[in-house]
Amino acid sequence: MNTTDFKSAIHTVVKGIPAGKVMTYSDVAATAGFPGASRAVGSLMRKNYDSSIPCHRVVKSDGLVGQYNREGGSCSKTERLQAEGVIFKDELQKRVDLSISRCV
DNA sequence: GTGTTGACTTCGT
DNA sequence: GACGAAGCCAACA
Repeated sequence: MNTTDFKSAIHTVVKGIPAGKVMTYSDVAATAGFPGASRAVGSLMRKNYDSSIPCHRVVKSDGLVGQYNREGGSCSKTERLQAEGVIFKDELQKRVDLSISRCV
């Protein structure tokens, strides 16, 4: 397998997520052509996240924002999503309403 | 080249 | 509904 192809695919999918929308790790992996590689997506983001890649728009399948290895951590990630218009269903604003804010 | 780890997912108990 | 184990793929030691 060509690792560059995997990274490029993931990058392309994540960059394709519009503001106010989110995608799950599973969705990103599947859309990139690697269904089940949800962990690989997270690992790739963690080590090789790019400024052009809105990794904060990638959340877990439950809607939880998950982790964020950038400034502010998951807190900043959540706030940024709200600023973009993402709807949060949880009172603590830790869970995204996938039925509304999920990228289609 | 092999083994372990990691921002996860999903099934089974 | 909650907990545990297995599996996906790539990067690092």
